[in-house]
Amino acid sequence: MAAMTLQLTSRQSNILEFIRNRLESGRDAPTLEEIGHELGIGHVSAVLKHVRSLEAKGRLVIEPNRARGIRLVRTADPMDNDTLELPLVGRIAAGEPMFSESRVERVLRVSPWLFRLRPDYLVRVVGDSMRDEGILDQDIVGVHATPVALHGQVVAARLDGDRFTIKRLHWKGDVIRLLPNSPGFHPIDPDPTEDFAIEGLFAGLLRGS
Amino acid sequence: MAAMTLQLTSRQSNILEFIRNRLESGRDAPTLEEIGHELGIGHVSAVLKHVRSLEAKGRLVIEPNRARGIRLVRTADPMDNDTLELPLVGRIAAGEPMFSESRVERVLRVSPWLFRLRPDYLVRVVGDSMRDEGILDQDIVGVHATPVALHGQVVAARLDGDRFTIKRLHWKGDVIRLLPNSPGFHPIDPDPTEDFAIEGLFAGLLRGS
DNA sequence: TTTATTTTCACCTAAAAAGGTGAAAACATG
DNA sequence: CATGTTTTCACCTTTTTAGGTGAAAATAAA
Repeated sequence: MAAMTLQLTSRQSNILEFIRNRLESGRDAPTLEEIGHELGIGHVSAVLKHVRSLEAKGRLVIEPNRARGIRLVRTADPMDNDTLELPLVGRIAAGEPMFSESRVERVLRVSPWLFRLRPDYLVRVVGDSMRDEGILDQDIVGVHATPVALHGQVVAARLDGDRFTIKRLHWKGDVIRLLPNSPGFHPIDPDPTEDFAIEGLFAGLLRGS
Repeated sequence: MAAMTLQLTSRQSNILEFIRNRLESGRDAPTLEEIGHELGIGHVSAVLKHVRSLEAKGRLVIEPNRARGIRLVRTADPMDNDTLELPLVGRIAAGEPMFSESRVERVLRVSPWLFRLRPDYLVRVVGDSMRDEGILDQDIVGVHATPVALHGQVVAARLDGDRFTIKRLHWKGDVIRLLPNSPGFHPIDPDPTEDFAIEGLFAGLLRGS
């Protein structure tokens, strides 16, 4: 069995892009000849092979023997088009403003549909203290910046000004100080031993390997 | 004169990522042999060709005859030019060559630097059998398509044609065991006569929230 | 200086991607 | 039905990708 990649070649993405534009502007799907003419391919037979590849990769469906019978498997969601650019922030020095240039290690681009709660930035997790939540050492977590959190939510917090922690918020035991700016949120007793500030809510996780 | 695509192949992208990680962690650039060993390429000559391709595509420079003489080229725009488009595939149909029946539900765009091993497609995890590996129900895992896996690696495998699982692989002589690595789940001993196929290696994880 | 590491080369194989020719089949519509 | 459009097919070529063998050249180290 051929271990085919689902990755599109550049020719294939160009063709898919052309078809997508056609369909999104309300017109019928293009014929093989039209695709070939647009992309500078001189024979429909070559175009057909590309389109068949795209079908094999699950991106479109060909209605057999039907003129202009190409349909996309999934009409592009507006969400699919734009890309979120999330800064991966490194060490936090005490007192520094949150997004000073020096802190941004890299920028990760990712489709926004992945997240229910939109992250504002990414932090790399150090340590296995959140293993029970499926968050491992070296994972990258997305943080939705907000000082307000509810009991039971997973929050990104800063300890002693420079260490990031991911913790599940508990009203009693463990931890923690919560700064309740909104009515209906109960304050949490601060832990006197640690300087603890909530940076935001856990909004997603990315693991490299 | 052929119009070369500038777009990296899967192999090239992996190699570039490996080199980049090496250099960014402060160490010297890898030798050809080291690259080959990491990626499972058995001869430096094959590696050299990939590296030459990357040079032709402007991603790195080779200092001639110098050991560990690979230098990365900083691209003009700080943003990574290339964004990976990873299809999230739905159910895997029984028996068939994998992609003829697969449905691409959505396409996720993500920066390639996130992954050590480049995923070819994404699958949503059902069930908590890999909880100890930090893989939870409804997580999205990246799969690097390859039929070859080593003892101890986390693989995406297909049992009976249609049951898709993420498990840690254990060879015991000839016997293959798939260990769920969570208490309460039993190891799977696939019948060698029945359809058992390794789809690929675990290459990353994405969690929405 | 000898030895071991590492790069580089010439020369192979095989598969996938890209393109093409020419004709047959299917369809749409006057 | 006849005709033009469009899809589909069987059979070609070429380039790129991916891998390999075995040896020579260049370099680094002992």
